[in-house]
Amino acid sequence: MAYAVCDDEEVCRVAVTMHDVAVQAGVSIKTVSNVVNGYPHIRPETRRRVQEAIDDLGYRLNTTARNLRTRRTDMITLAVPELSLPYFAELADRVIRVAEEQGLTVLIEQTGGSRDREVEVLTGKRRQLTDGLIFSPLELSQADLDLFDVDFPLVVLGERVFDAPAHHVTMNNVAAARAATVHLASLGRRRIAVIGAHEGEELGSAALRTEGYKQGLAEAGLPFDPALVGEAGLWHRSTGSETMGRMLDDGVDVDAVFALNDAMALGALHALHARSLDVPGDVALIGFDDIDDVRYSVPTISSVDPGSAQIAKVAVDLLVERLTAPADHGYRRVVPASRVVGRESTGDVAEGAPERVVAELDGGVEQISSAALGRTA
Amino acid sequence: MAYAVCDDEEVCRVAVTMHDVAVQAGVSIKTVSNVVNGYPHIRPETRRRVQEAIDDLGYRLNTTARNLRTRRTDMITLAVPELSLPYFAELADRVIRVAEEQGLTVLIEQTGGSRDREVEVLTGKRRQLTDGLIFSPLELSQADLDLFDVDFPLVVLGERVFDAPAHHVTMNNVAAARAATVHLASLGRRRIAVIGAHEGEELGSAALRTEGYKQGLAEAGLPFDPALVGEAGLWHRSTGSETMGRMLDDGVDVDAVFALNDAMALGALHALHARSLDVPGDVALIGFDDIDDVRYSVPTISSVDPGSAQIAKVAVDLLVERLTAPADHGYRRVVPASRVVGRESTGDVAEGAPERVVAELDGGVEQISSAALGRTA
DNA sequence: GCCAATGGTTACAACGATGTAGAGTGAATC
DNA sequence: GATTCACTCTACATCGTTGTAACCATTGGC
Repeated sequence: MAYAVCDDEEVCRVAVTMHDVAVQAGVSIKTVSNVVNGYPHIRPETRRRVQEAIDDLGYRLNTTARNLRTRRTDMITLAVPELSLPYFAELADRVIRVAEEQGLTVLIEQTGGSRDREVEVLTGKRRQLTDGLIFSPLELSQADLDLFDVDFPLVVLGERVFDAPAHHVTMNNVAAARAATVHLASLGRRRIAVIGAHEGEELGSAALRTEGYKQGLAEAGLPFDPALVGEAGLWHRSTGSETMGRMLDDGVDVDAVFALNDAMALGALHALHARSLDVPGDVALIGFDDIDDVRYSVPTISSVDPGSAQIAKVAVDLLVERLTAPADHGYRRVVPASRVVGRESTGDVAEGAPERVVAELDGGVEQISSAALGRTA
Repeated sequence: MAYAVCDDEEVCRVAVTMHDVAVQAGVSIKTVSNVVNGYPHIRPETRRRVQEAIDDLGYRLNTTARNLRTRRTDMITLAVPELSLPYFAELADRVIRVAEEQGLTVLIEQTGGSRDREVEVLTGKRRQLTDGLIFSPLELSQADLDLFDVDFPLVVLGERVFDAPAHHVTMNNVAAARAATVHLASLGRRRIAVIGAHEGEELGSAALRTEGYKQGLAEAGLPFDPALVGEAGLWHRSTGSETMGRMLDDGVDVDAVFALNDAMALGALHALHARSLDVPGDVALIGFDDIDDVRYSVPTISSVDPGSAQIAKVAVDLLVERLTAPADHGYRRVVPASRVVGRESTGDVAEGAPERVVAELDGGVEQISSAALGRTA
């Protein structure tokens, strides 16, 4: 793309520079720089003159030049699959706010569930636009671990990749999923379906939460029935609806559903409703993520709050730590505390009543040395 | 924020520069630059040597340096109120995708409904990080028109500010709201409430859509009843729920609701459900924006699709036009075609059936000269 | 009354790329 | 055989900052 050329000197006077300010104020360029950057040792009189010149000329610091000189941009990247998934939209919202408080600007990359784009986030052109990266991979996995051995500050989110040489913010997936499942069982449900499983996967939210589901069944003394496992690659409303619908249309006997994320729970609710099944009367429903939607759906949907607010905060904090401190403390894995929140879809609250916390799980911080990786806290 | 200093020459070798590549390849820096930038007149042999050196050294072009030199960043800003509002999350998603196709990177600014932050978007430090701005203001209004007289490429979205010296992408607000209201009336509804009005406002989505609502009532021969107008400042699920709830608790007789956006429609649905009112049995409901949510809610919610996909595409295209061409074509106001989409919440489709378009409205393009501003097309 | 420490300021050289102008080639043109 | 032109490449200045080192006052300590 070629931009237009401007030839009117008067109109297109590119920009006021420090040089212009310096001349006007009768000082050196560096003094202007010092004023702009809040260097303390400046005579008040000088400062005033410079400030006046700045205001007069409408001078604005050229960020690009500063970035070049200082080798920093004060920007960080947040790479997520898709903003149209509410969980990631909320995450992005939070990360932007937290980063802002630290004086950082956030650049968002959408990887759209494409492996190539995820690789590009780690290695591509845009990488160097920012000082660091908060990365929530979806396609990359443990097999790509070496890709994560990068030379810039990196914080990994999610459960696709463990033990990368980077800080990691993750969730209590197995335990929380187990708690959610046990909760459904405690309501007397016996045929608990799971939606969003990924056959054959060993890591990743799907695998871990499915594992928690199985543990939950075991704990409740319920048998595991493969017919109750609904596969869904992408975790959208649409796939949740389709998977749920397929299962119901296949005549599978179901009295509860654990959707591995809330978007699918919303889709499943839709599919149940389309088949005139009552929630929670006929089928109890619980999701995962605790996005804002589930507080307003009809009925409201119970969910696992994995500590989303914490995740954003911690991710930024860890990245800032890497940005400011040498990489000397090894790496940490942080797991926020999570909760199972009961709402109408599990009959935990009366219609129209607010939510109720039905289970709580501690979080923790684990120091990762390159060798053994025992869970602490 | 001060970053860590690195003193290990070996490890922290800052970066390979064109100079290093040039030396290795035995050519001048400029030739390396030419190769990198695809300049055609280079001997194949030279190109090969340079490319080899690039690969050998793992050279990466320094974007910041290039930006400084070329005075461009190939980035654009998208400023929206909040990403956690699904409409804006979807908009951001689309804008990012479209921009990408044009080789542009998008920086998202959240203004969070704060006037100061909106002013900052137009004038603040970050402004110059990008080549242009797509701005969806919420607080700034016609009174701030002079703020929009800026010297960078700008595309304005929404209905807060008209006639700014910039391209404008907006919606068929009045006509679409009118159509939505008329549609509710055509279903036999007589007590049609509106949710999300802004008392005293003359421009803005709220005012325009409320105006359309009134016109719709008039067209249907229904009286306007102030008791049926629900105020709601921010258009969130929560405010929609509260406003709807208040109206019902006040005993207002309602048999249909026009929520001025879908988030509030979802909230209203929640409030109706909490009071055991059936949708559409007792109350018909229609929203505005046609976000993905309303296709999966229970029941599915009818809505006005203002041409969201188009909006993103057109906004980017118009900005690119300003980026590449001199500002010589005056300004245009583009209004995508919009539709009223009927779903379960208005009884337009049977339970479980997909959607049905119940009204269509043409869009159009209007050339804005600085003088008169008559609507064309 | 000399020396050190501090305060206030400046000159100069980077940061890593690209635009411009022009120097060499060699082939085509007259 | 001189002139033109297209191709290939280079030298140098420049984009607008900030880091470094050094300079010239003052000030205070002894």
